[in-house]
Amino acid sequence: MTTIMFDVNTREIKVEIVMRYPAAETAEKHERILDQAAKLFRERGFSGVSVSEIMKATGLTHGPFYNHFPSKEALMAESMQHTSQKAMGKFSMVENTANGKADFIGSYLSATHRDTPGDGCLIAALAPEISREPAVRGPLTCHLADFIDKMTSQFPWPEDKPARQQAIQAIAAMVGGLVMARAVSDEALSDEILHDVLAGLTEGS
Amino acid sequence: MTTIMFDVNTREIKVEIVMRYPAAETAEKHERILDQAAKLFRERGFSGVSVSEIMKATGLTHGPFYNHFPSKEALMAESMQHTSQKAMGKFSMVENTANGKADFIGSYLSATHRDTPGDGCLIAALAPEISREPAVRGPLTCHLADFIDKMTSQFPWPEDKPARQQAIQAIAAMVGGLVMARAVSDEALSDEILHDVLAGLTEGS
DNA sequence: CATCAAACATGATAGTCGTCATGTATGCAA
DNA sequence: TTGCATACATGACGACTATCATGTTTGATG
Repeated sequence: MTTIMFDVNTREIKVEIVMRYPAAETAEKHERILDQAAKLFRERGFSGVSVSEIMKATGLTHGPFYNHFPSKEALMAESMQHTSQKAMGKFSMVENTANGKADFIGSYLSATHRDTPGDGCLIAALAPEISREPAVRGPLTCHLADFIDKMTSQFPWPEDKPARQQAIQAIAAMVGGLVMARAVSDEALSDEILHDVLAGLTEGS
Repeated sequence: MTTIMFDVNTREIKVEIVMRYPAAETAEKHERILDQAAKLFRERGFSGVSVSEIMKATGLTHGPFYNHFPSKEALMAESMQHTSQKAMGKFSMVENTANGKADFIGSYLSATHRDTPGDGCLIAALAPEISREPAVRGPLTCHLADFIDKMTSQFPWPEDKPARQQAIQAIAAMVGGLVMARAVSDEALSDEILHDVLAGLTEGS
């Protein structure tokens, strides 16, 4: 088995196998694997997706997987980090206004986000499984830390309480609301959850 | 494969195999399986626990499992419902006061609850996996509906907004806070999440 | 053009897991 | 006490999966 180290300072995943001579095309395939993995993992969970399935979705057979990653665990960690960076990049384009905040939270707590987990929040889709996967907890921790920082600084918050605390409270409600709305089989209840949580988070604006 | 039907009205799980002649000892073993399964599922997820492991934890071998349940899927559904009923029973003993409410939310968002998922909230431990398991969504939906009802009626809420809406908002924040506190590998951040979410939910009292 | 490490495909291996088959033991019914 | 359905243990089967082995292709380098 391969041990995966995640350095919290440099935020690099250290593994044994290194990609030497990364030609452009190879790097692109590497990223396609990361993207497909992130999508499938969020749709079906880490254990619900096999390595060959990911490779097939990338247009390859299962063989060359180990030319790109030392193990499935390493892919889980790297795809986590890769997707986190992409998500944080998009975050910077949200405008720093009360409207921007309401728009962002509104789209997080939307039926669309609920119904397309493969393209959505990493935390809501995978958090419990991540709790049990040591290799992925590091990247998730950095992702959530970044998310909290962005939410704190990117949006206006009432000044009677610390902004960071309010951001954490908002994220908790968002994640919990989305997770519950997805788990429930009664569509009316699911919609009610999304609506009520959103109302609670945007009432001031 | 076996199809499992969950009747939302009667809240009964209908399966092919019926336990005839349920002697007292057999019924007790049946319940022991349900309890061990619920504990292990919450600790490691549905797919992280094998049937034989559950039977071993119950003190049996894997053989007689299919004398008790038609499939692993059916066990998942039945253990879900069984644990939900036990949890709701305990809920009735919480006192209907502001203190009772703060105590309940405080124990939900405690380090103890975070560190012992096997004995804790079904939703926080299993929700994303449940979203992908049709057989378990029914029981989970009833569980959450009951939880919302109890939270709405059992505790005092400010009267400027609908009690049910406030209860849903509180549950979302509780579930999200617990899920994130468990996923994060930085203990200080984990504690901060628990503390901040709790502060947001009990500030009025 | 020749070379060589890499990425590729096919195939194999070992382990796990859900489920079933078979035989034995046990406790209620007559 | 006898008979029979049920719960039990052991063991087997088939499917799936992560990982590795082997041979082939390919593309950059000299």
